[in-house]
Amino acid sequence: MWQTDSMATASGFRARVRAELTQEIKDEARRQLAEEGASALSLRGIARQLGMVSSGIYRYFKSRDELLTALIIDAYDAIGAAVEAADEGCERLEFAARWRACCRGVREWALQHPHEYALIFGSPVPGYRAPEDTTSPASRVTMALVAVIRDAAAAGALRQPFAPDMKPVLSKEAATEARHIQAMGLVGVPDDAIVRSVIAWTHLFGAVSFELFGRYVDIVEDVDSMFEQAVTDMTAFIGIVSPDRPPK
Amino acid sequence: MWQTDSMATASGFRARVRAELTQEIKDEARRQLAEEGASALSLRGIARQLGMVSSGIYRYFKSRDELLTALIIDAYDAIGAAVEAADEGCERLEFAARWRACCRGVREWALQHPHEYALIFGSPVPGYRAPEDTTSPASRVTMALVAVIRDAAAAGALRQPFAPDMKPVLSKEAATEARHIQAMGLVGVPDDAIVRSVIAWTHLFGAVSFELFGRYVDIVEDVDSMFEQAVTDMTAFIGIVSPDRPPK
DNA sequence: CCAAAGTCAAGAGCAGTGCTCACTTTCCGT
DNA sequence: ACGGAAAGTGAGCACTGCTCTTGACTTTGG
Repeated sequence: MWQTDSMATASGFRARVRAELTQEIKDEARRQLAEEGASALSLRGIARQLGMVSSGIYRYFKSRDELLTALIIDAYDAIGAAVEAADEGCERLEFAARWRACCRGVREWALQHPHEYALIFGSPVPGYRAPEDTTSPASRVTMALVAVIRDAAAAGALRQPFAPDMKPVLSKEAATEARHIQAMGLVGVPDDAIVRSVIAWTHLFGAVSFELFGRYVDIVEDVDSMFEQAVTDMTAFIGIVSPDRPPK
Repeated sequence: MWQTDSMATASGFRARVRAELTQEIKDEARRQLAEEGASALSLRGIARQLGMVSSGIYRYFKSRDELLTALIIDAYDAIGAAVEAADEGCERLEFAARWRACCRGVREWALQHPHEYALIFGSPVPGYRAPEDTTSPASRVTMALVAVIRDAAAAGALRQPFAPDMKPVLSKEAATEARHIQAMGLVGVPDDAIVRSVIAWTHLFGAVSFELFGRYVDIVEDVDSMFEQAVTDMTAFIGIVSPDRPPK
C-alpha cells in the first residue's frame, strides 16, 4: 500500500519534473516561434536559452519535427478551445450570432497567435508530414461550426438566401458530395446549404490567412470592418437566421 | 565601327551567357522546389547539380533570398498570365463565364505548380520580406478579376443576389471601405457588390489553399465538383449575370 | 601589341544547423 | 545499500548560407 503510494509519488515526481521541462521547452519554442517564425526555430537555440546542452533536448523530443508536431497539436487545441468558448458565450438558439462568434473567435485567436496560426494553416513545412495525433485536435474548430449549422437546421433556422432568379443550380456531382459530407454530423441540412457552409468555412480561413499573410495590404484598409461585413454576408449566404425572425 | 560592333557583340555575348546561366539556376531551383519545397531549396544543391562550385551562384544571385524573390516574381507572372489567358478565352460580354474562367485559371495553375503556389500564397517565409519588385506582378490576377467586375457593372450585369428578406445590412464602416476600394478600378460598382467581390476573391484563394494544403482531406472528397459548385455559387453571390439574361 | 582593368570560377573557411553516440552523473525502486 | 534506468554532457558528422582570397581568362585602352 505505502509502497504503491511512494512508488506513485516517486515516479510521479519524475514524471512531474519531466512534464515541467517538456513544457518549458515548448514554451521557449513558442517564444522563438513568435519572434522568428517556424523555420528559424532552432533546437540549439532553445537549449541555449534553457541553459542546457543541445543534445539534451533529444531526451524530450526525439526530433525537431516531433517538437513541431507538439506545438501544432497545442495550437489546434488552443484555437479549438477559443472557438468553442466563443460559441458557448452565445444564446443556444441565436444561430446567426453563434456562427459569427465562431468566426470572430478564429480571427481573434489568429491575430493573437499569428505564427502559431501560420504553423497550422500556412503552407505545410516541406518534408513535414502531419501525424495521426494531430487530426483529432485539428477538427475541433470544424466541429464547432458544424454544430451551429446542424442546430440551425434542426430548429428550422436555415433559409434559402438567394433571390429566386439568382439562385444557382446545384450540380448532380455537388449534391452527391453534399450527401457525403452530410454523414459527418450534418443530418437534416439541405444539400445546397451544406455546400454553402463549406464555402463559408473556406472563406473564413481564407480571410484570416489573407489578413495575416499581408494580402490585404494596399487593398483593404479597414480590415476589421471588412471582416465583420464579410462574416455577416456569409452568414446570410448560408441562410442562417434567428429563430424568431418572421418567416417572410 | 567594327569596334563598337565587336564591343556590342562581346558584351552582348557576355550578357547572353549570363542570362542563360541565370535562367538555368532558376530552372534548377524550380526543380528542387517542386521536389522538396521552398525551405529545402539549397544553393549548394543547385550548384552541385549544375556542376559549379557553390560560391559561383553568388555571381548571379547575391543571396538565397534574392533567388527566392526571383522565383516569386516569376510565379506571380506565370499565374497572372494564366488567369489573363483564361479570361481572354471568353466572350467579352459573358461576365459570369469570365469570372468562373479566372477562378478555374487560378486553381489549375496552382494544381500544376503547387510548390510555386505555396511560395507566393502560403505563409510568408520567416525573415523574408517581400521587396518592391514583387508588388506589380503580384497584382496581375487581382487586376484581371477587378476588370471582370468593372465590365459587368458597366454593362448592367450586376444584380442584387439576396432574397429581399435575407439581404444583410451593409455597415457604414464597410461602405466607407468599399468606397476606398472603388478607387482601385471599380468605379460604378455598388458598395455591397464590392464587398461581395472581395469576399469571393478571398474565398477563391482560400479554396485553392485548402485543397493544396490538405485541409479538405477526409472532408471533401470530390474536390473538383465542390470547387466548380463553389465558384458557381460565388458568382451568383456577387450578382454577376449574363447580359442577355432576362432581368426578372 | 601588350599591359591594365574587369570578370568569373574555384576553394578554403566561418558560423550555424539537426542529429548521433559514447560517456558520466543522478537518483529511484527494490 | 545497490543495480539500473533516466537524464545530462560533449565530441563529432554531415549539412547549410555566406565571405574572402587566389588564380585564370577576357575585354579594353594606350
